[in-house]
Amino acid sequence: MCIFAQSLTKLKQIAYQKMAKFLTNREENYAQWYNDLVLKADLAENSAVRGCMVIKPYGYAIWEKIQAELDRLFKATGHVNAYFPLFIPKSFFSKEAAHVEGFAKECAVVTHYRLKTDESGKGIVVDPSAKLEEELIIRPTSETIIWNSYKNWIQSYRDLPILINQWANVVRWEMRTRLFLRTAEFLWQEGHTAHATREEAIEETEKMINVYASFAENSMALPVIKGYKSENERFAGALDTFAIEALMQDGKALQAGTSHFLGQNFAKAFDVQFTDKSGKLDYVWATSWGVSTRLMGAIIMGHADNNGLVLPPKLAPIQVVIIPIFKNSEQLASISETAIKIKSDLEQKGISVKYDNRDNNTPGWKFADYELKGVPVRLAIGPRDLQNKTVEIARRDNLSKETVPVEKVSEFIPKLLEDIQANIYQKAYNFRKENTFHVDKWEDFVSKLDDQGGFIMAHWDGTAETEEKIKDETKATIRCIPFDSPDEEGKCIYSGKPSRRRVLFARSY
RNA sequence: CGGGGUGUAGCGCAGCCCGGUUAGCGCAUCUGGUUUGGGACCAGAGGGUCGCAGGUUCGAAUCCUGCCACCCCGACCA
Repeated sequence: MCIFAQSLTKLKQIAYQKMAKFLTNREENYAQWYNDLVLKADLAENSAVRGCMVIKPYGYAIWEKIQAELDRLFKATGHVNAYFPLFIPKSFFSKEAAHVEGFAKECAVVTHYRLKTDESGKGIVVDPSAKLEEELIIRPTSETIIWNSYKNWIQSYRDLPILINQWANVVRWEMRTRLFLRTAEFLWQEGHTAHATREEAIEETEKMINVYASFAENSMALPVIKGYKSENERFAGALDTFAIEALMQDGKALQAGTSHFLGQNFAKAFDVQFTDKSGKLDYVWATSWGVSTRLMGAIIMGHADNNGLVLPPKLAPIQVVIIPIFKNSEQLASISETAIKIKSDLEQKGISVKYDNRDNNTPGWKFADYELKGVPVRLAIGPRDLQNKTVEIARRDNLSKETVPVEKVSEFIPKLLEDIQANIYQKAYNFRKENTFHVDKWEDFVSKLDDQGGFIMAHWDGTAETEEKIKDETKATIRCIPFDSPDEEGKCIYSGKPSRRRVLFARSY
């Protein structure tokens, strides 16, 4: 139950609107709003290197929370961490045909290993005599370098399964980049597992897409749709790709995580065979799965508003901020007494609290700033509160405020954080529900996409040609074929040919 | 790779079309004072190779040529 019954007065609304001038209005220019928000919430900025971002401490703190929780989930499902090289010999890439095809166009390549001062003595140039025998690719993903190692690790069924995850950076030389959503270098985790049987590998692939989905829903408070990728959208070198797809507030889809069943493709490419229980030689079965710093983009675009970020409490580096309101140092001292007590009470319950007693900004400035940064709960304590033994508690998700007795705070906050977590999930869920459409006519399909976007459930004849044509004409792609999409006779939205189930279409990031 | 844009103080920008004293504004910074319950105010101060290289001109941030970098919009992608 939400106890924040009071609604905003008109005056307060005007005050909020005034504050919004610090951000581009979301309705006016979504892309600009997103960009502004990333910069102004101090999450990241563009760097001197084209397409590469600097992740600033506050943004990185959110990533660390994401990492910590995912790492816990991976370990709970039997995985261990390891680390493989950043560089991949070029020849490794040519071993798996589809894989090269998929990544060749976006690889950064190391060709030399030394610099020297140029003839003028002022600048520095690549030393032509230091050319590498074989060029090194900066990993866009690590299947090849990892399977090359697995070859040495696997001889018998007793060596399986191998369940390894790696936290790393990868480079994909994208044409166009956007902070967090697509950068030339990004941080991610990539799981690479090896199994004795096809069934076990498929089970692993499913297990990990489920881990991602529950992370998205429980921690990020974002509902996702799990499904199969169509052949066109499949990972280069995979037999099957499972994905989770989330709907952003502008009606575009964001692929938030993928899990690939690689079959025996990489084992064959790197000649990784094992002796099974019956003494027969066979190739090893593989999976790989990953999520990236793109999840930061999903959190931003999934929840944020015109006042700034709205962080799910479970991933907020600061869950509660305490702001003192004071006129002089005596007042601050007595407020601090209460504030520090509350802070330590909350910290004992595992809640992260920041007491911002800096006197170089006014309370109003701090209110706006922590709102911009998406801190879920704000406590304000002023002389008035001190007198009444109360604090003012404001929640970021719906901007409502409540005055609560000091002695109730430490039992009130944990419930409030849960409430906020649940509320922003529900909000995102409702948004998705309102923006998911079953469409049967081509003209409706086109106009829906143009008018408001969203998820479109429509019939598809199952061919790559149709998918390609739909993409050409509308920029919409099949995001996934949902696992839970029921059997239903229908006709392809484009070709009119028979279809057995609906698939999920959307324009995407 | 195609289209558009930008480059001027630490940051954000104006000035450029139509060349002319000392290149301006906001934020930030420093000093002093008043403030602090929703991005405070007043007064003063400091801070500039105008992206780089040429050219035109008595004179260039401004006009011309070339180069570089970044951003935005498309084709490609987590």
